[in-house]
Amino acid sequence: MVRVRFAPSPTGYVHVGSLRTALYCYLFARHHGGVNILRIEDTDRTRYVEGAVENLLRTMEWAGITFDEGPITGGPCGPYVQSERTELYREHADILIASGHAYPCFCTAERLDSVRKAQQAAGIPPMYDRLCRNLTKEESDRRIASGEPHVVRLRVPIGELVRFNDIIRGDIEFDSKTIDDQVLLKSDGFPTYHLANIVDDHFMQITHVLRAEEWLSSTPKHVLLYAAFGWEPPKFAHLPLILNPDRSKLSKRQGDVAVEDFRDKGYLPDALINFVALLGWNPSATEEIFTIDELIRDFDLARVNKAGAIFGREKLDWMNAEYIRKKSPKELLPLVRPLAEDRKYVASDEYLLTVIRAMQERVRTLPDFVDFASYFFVPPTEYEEKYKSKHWNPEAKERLTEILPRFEAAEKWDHDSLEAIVRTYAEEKGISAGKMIHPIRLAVTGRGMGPGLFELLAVIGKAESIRRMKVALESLV
RNA sequence: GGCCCCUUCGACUAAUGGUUAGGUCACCACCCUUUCACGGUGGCUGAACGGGUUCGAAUCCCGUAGGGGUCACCA
Repeated sequence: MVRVRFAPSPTGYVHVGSLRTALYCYLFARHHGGVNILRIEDTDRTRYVEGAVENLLRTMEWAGITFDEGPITGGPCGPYVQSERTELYREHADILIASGHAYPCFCTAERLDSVRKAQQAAGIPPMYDRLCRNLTKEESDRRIASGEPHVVRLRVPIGELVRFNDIIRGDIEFDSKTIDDQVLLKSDGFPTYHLANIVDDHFMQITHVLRAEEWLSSTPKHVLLYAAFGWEPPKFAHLPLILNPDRSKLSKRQGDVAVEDFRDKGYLPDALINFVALLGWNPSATEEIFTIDELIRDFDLARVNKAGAIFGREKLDWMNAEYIRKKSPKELLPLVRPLAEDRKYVASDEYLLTVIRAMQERVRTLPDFVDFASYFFVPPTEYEEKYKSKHWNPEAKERLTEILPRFEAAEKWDHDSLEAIVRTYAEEKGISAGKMIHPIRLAVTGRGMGPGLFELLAVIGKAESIRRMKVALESLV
């Protein structure tokens, strides 16, 4: 039975890299009919952010990623929050000390710091100098009893090759002399990631560890820990990183990285999921659009790439537009309504639906519905210069003035009637319909982009359309 | 710097020793067209470099170069 876990630390927002890790865990678990577990890794009290867990839960729900075991769902291996499992970690640190695989260390942060600085100055790799590694049991017991602050460190074996297999990268080996005596238990009694992670993965019976490549270099420590406990390690799969355009690890500094940012900017969850799924993996098909069920059906860790992938916004935008087009106007309505309200646009559901239908093929993100189409709600406040200079001239004004009475006299204000009025007039004058259409569009919308003119006039309505034409005739030079 | 990982169009990627190196995004052109889109057609651009192995290498091996990750009482 496949059991995987997504184990974020609640430090604020959800990074898109985390989203992809969570997605791959979900896909992998569902593909194999396994169990997807959510575990909160909140062992760093200094980085704890209020509300981060709630935000994480909300974001996962938005993305459609579900868990079978976790802090909300519960399950047989709980609790699923590390800060509620500290006793377990302390016990296991003791087990390691007793078996000689770990030792108490009394070095102060200041000493560690100066050792590190000296090593760096000498050009040698900064590592703990193992001062406390060979303290006698009597001495360390005495110092612990006297209440001296200490941590527990892993006693890394000397002169060993640590090997493990990664599903994505194959066999990897590290010389143990390059591995630091990692702190396992901090002086505040909380475990570090390395201890808590191994203990939890073991007791939660995790079969596959899916995590980002940045963890690859600490994996030998984990392998050593499994061996020290006498436990069977899970299978590892280190996922390629998601990159900035300059190929460094995707970071906040270079743009949006939070899933919440994308949600707030009007990206649909299906689109983001589809896009992110294809960053580092693809099912070898020529199509690009996949439903979540198709992703589950085709997902295969063996097909995950080794190299990092740049998070390219252009393709995301395209994909989001694809998903918007696939939705029905009714589905879009509740997503667009709040955006219209933010801008103080007053509109009935029916009217909004009409605008959505008119704009659906022209937008890339949700806010585009209202921002590209503001003229459906309020008169233009400015006129696009490029469009104006091309289509607004004395001749155009004269013709618009001339056709205005025909609009005013119109009994029906629908697409076909409006088209008839304009085309008939153009024909009489022996000019192309475009000569009329563009100035009218400019007068009514102010922009050279949007739905067909007759459709647009019909939506805006007779009185308002005519009013805007008059305003343009009076004020636009 | 030590250690580890990686390297196919600008971007995401396909191909598991034999293909004119394929697809998608972006870009360009044309068609459709009242604008913008949508849609359609076509186009542009790619194997980091050097050695091997092989009848044959993007694919296997070795070097080199470049990029990245990691070296915390953070995860």
